[in-house]
Amino acid sequence: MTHDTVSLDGYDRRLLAALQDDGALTNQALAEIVHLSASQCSRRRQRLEQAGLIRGYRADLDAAKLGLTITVYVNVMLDTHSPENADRFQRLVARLPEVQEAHALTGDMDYLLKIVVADLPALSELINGELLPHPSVSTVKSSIVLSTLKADQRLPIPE
Amino acid sequence: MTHDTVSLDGYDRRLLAALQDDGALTNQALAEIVHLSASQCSRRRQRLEQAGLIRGYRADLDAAKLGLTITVYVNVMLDTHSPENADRFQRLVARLPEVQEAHALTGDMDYLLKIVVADLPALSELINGELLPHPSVSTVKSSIVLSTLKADQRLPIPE
DNA sequence: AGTGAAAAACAATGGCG
DNA sequence: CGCCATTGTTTTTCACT
Repeated sequence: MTHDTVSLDGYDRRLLAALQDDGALTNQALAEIVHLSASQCSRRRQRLEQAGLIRGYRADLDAAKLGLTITVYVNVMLDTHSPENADRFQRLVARLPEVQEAHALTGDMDYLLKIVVADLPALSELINGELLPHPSVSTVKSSIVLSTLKADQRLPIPE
Repeated sequence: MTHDTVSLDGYDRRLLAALQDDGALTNQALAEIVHLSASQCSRRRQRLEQAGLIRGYRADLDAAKLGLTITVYVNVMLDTHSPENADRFQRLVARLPEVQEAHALTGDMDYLLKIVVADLPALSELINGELLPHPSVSTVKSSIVLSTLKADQRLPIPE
């Protein structure tokens, strides 16, 4: 097994960029975009999928139309930094569907959570009903998203 | 035009959840998951797409295999809070492919950026070469992601 | 509301230049 | 790597309930 980077040529990079924009592109549509034949797109795409470079395809849903109007970043400090505590906290965030992302960060705050909820009561219920009472958690500090300038989760394709 | 929420039944919600997990599911595979016929899945899927609830489909790429090893959250304070400054800052983040997300937040820090780069030199170049010299920017404070507990960008499907 | 079956579009191979 | 043909899937439409 290799967890190294894979070597990509210009076609691969344009394929990845195009599929990151629209994962439902047919191989024929891809062929026109990257200027390759459809059969070559099919082969290269399979290679990129099997190499794990393409992890999968996801539907991109509209949070607002689902009634999810509030996005919040929550900074969390743990009570103690023991491995058991970190483990309990990990299980907590894994259990909560409102938590989209959870990262451990450098700096003063231990963890940063990205949370999406329907409204402020739901946020209050999540913070005061789930996060704060949890034995692993010491303090939380939340910052509500007022507006979003950019939201494309697109990765920059190197080189 | 309506930017209201759309009414969804249980089938729709299970369809959305399944497609958020795997956007490449065929209507036949969907049919088995949600216990509906393939033709109904196709028809409902089209409705959800046209209603804008499904904004599109994206390939989910592996950042590490692309050589993108560093994820950073950068807090930015603007120089002044004038509309022109906010506008210049918006154009800056739109121009930088390393910036995956940019949000204006409540609290002391004005903006939070999520940034993905290949390595620390690339991060330094981005912060010291692009963000800090920009006339709209006053101060930046970056927190590097040490580990990620949860990364599924999945939205919780309400109800 | 839903189903099932036919027609049209597409994906995936293999062979050849 | 392009092109073409083949085969098997998948989507989509239509008749029907």
